[in-house]
Amino acid sequence: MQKTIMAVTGDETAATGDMPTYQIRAPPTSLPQGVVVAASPGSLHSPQQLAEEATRKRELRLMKNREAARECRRKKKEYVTCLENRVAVLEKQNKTLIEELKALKDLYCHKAE
DNA sequence: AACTTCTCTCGTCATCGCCG
DNA sequence: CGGCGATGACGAGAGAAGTT
Repeated sequence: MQKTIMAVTGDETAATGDMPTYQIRAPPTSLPQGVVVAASPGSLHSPQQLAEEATRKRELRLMKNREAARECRRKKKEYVTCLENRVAVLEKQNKTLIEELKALKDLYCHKAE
């Protein structure tokens, strides 16, 4: 299993405040850079050529899945961040409502006396 | 300082569901 | 039904944090 040297990407996703499109399918993307387009399959004959083609297909699949996994993780992170923001907002709202209720109760009690 | 443990990130595989 | 993208699960590597 090969390990490539990878730069630390950091978290480039900022919370948007809105709920993200976590489940929405991304539009088809163009091929990532570095991908070599194969010769047409019809032009392949020898076992070696077939093996090379199989290897190329596997590498292409791995590359695409690598990208897909990155995108999937990015979206998931964004989704979680948005949920956390929402929790914060709702907690604040809840606190305000509790204060308001308390104030109204006090007012009502003093009137009753 | 050397080590262990924890945490994060990544790539890969297996699987699922959708689309043509 | 086959191909393909999305995603959960898993293991590996790197760096941070804790321990001796």
